[in-house]
Order: sequence, then structure tokens, then C-alpha cells
Amino acid sequence: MKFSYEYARPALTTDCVIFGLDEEDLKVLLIKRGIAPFKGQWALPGGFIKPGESIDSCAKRELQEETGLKDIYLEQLATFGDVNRDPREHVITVAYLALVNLIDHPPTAATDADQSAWFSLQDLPPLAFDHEKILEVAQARLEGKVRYQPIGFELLPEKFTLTDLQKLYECILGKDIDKRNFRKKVQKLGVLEETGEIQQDVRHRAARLYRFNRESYDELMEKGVNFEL
Amino acid sequence: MKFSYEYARPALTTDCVIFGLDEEDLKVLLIKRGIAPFKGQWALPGGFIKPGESIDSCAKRELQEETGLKDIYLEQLATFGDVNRDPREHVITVAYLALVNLIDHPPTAATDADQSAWFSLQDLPPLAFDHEKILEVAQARLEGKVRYQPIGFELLPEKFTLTDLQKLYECILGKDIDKRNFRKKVQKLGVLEETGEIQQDVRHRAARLYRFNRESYDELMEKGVNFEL
DNA sequence: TTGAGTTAGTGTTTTTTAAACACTATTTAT
DNA sequence: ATAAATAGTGTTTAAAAAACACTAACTCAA
Repeated sequence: MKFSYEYARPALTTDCVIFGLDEEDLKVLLIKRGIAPFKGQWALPGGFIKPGESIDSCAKRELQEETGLKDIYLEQLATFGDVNRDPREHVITVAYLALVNLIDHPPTAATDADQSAWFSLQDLPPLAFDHEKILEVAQARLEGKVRYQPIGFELLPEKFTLTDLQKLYECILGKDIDKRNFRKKVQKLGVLEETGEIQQDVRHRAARLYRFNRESYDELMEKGVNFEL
Repeated sequence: MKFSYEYARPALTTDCVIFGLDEEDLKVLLIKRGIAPFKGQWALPGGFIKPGESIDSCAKRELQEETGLKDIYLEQLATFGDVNRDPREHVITVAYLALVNLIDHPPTAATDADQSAWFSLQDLPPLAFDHEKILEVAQARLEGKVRYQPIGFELLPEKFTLTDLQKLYECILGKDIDKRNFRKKVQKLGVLEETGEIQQDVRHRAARLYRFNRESYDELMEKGVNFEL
């Protein structure tokens, strides 16, 4: 008990909503809590901010410690500060939104004994704290984001087919998209380049593989797009 | 020094970027700091969170204490937590975005000796802390917001002309808009109703006065609009 | 009272974008 | 050879956005 203050201070944590695309499905990474409160329940990865640490660094550190993920897309989502969101005391959490592709970044086991697992958004367990609320906000953000920013880079592997990309949008928006219109629109963005390669080991006609052009992609990320579908 | 913790805790504040529309111009409300650090400099209104207070309540309370404004539109903007943003110690601030119309809510003097004043966004003094950064983020949010949500209710007086509304959009977007196209588009939203009244005391043809229909407005606010201009 | 000044108010055409829609091509597996 | 699976490709129609200029109503001053 070395740190004393004149007034009570709420504790501060970061939590991270990590979305990943797994073949067909948009998933979120959860960890099973090893300690109370909510011991044994699933929760968003996160933890307390350390002295001298910025909130961004805290989010990155916790992400790596608890999931092994690093150098992935991370943006601040919102801050949740209801007085009773943590049964122990007033804990305020800054939530982050992370996107990752599961092929290039398979998450490893957590450093502490917590288990981690990917859950489909349609099939979630009950979550600790107010993490269901946070997850809802994250989903809404992702759905909005997709309409004015390109979003594939973070969720897809380096090389992907146009069908992969379309499925990504269909997952996030939760609706079917016309194949021809989608391709027209996405090609017009000018962020895709053909690799010249095609799919291997598929038992049907192989699709062409594309990659993103990093420069055009970042430019679009900056200035925004209107990508209604 | 009654409150002790095992680990150091950053202090927590809220700050508020309050935009107001003043005749022709979008303005932001600043207060002159009465105490160190940055004594005598202009800053966003805000202050420390109190024990047992949620961050939303803190923002509302500070807003009223420092500017007299209450019951105005307020949304969470983002949280700023760089270690050195406050010279005293690590202070994390949750920033809020507020919108207010200056006619119906003339802000009163602050409760403490701080002065407050409206500044045009084109003509800002140097700000305390990282408040310039926060203001930038707020402007960007406002500019984005305007494209998918109706926004006039909070910034305009109860009755207003179509030209008032157009000027509001021109201020926020920083560009001229075609009068006929604007009117077509805004009328099609279905949130305006004629009051039957016209402007008084103008030295030219008087314009019709409109008001928002609260229900349709809130509905649009909920489900979003595409309002590119 | 007349004319100059000021802002209000109003439609049409053209261009662009979105939406709807179905068949052929290529490869694998049997 | 053929059935099964997915890839790939254009055109037509409908809707939305953009460009564009004049008349109307009122005030003020000569």
C-alpha cells in the first residue's frame, strides 16, 4: 500500500475486442478467467494499467500477454465507467477494437493459466463484467467502419480471393451481396492487385488470388470511402 | 492522504469540447484556467472524477459547474492517456463532445473565477495540455457525424430558416453547398415542419421558419442517414 | 413611387451511381 | 463422359447526385 492520494481514485484497465475471420465466420477471442471475480467465466482479454504506461501501450501489452498477438490493427473503441461494472470497486476500462487474420497470426495460449478460444458471434457464452455491452458497441463500430474504410487488410491473409473478401463483408454486414456488383465496386476502389497466382488444392475451378496494394489502401483508410453495399 | 493503493493509479478527468453555433460561425467554448498548471491559459472545461461517480455523470457535472450548461447533447468522444499530457502526474482524460445552441442556452460565468468565452475555430488561442489534439479529434468526429446523423436540433434554436440550416452544414463541412440541392435533400428527410411563421425584423424578404419534428428526428438519429453533401 | 439592394424560393437536365439479374468457364471427382 | 462445385463476366433499369439561373418579396433611400 505504497501509493496514497487525497481522493479515491478508480482503477483503470484496458480491454480488447479482437475480431478474427476464420474461414467462413467472424469470431471474437475470449479468455476464461482464472481468478475472481467471475472466475471460470469468459471475458475480453485485458488488465490493469501499469504506472507510467499510456493506455495505448497498456492495450498492446495486455493483448500480447494474454493472447500472444502483436503488431495487429488496434484502435480505441470507447471507455466504460459505470460505477458498478466491477463488483470489487470502481474500475474504468478503456476498450479497444482489434482485427486480425487467423491464418497469419494464430493466437497462442495465454501466459497465465487462462484458456483462450474463438467464439462465433452467433454463439457466445455469458461474459464477465459488462463485456457483453462492450462487445455490442464493438460490433456496431465494425459495422459502421466497414462503410467508410477498407477493412480487408487486417482480417484477411496476404493473398485472398474475391470470394473471400465478399464473404468478409457478408459476415460483418450480416446480409448477402450480389457477386457482380460487389466485384465491380471493389475493383473500382483500386486497392487490389492480382498476384498472378491461383488457389491450390481446391476441388473445383481455382480462383485468382489478389493482394492489397498497401499505398492505395492506406490512402483510402486516411481519406475514407463511401462503401455502402 | 486517506486513499492508498498497492500500485500507482493515474488520475482521471473528463474534458468537454462544446460546439456552439453563433449567427454565422461554429465556435467552441473555452475557459481560462485560474490555477496552475497552465494558469491563465485557455483550456477545455473539465475536471477530476469524484469517488462514486460514473464518467458520464462527471462530464455532466463539470459541464454545469464550469459553464452553467445542462441538459445539452453530450456524447463520449475518446480517451487520452499519454503519460506526459499533464506535467503534474499521469492524468487520463475522457473527452466528450457537446453541442448547444447559443440562443436558447447562453452560457453563464463559471462558478470558480475562471472566465469562459466562445472562440471561432479559425481563431483559437494556444490551449493547455493536449487540448489542441482533443479539439482536432472532436472536429473530425463532428465532420463525420454530420454525414450519417441529423445534427441541427442541438445547434439551432427552436425555429430556424432553411438558410440557417444550410449555413450550419457549410460551417461544419467547410464548403459551399448548392441551395436547391440542399433544400431538396433536407426536405426529403422528413424531419422538418413549417411553423407557419416567418422571420421578423429582417431588412429583406423574410424567410419561413421551420422546426424539427422530434420523433422523426430521433428516429433518424437512431437508424442513421446517408447525408453526403 | 420608384428603383436599387438583399435574400427567399423554385425545376429541369445531365451525369453518376446503385440495383437487379443469369449464364458460361474451369477444374475435380467419380 | 459427366456431374458437382465454384469462378468469372455485362447489360439494362432505376435512383440519386450534381450542375445550373431566374423570379418573388420585402426594405430602404432618393
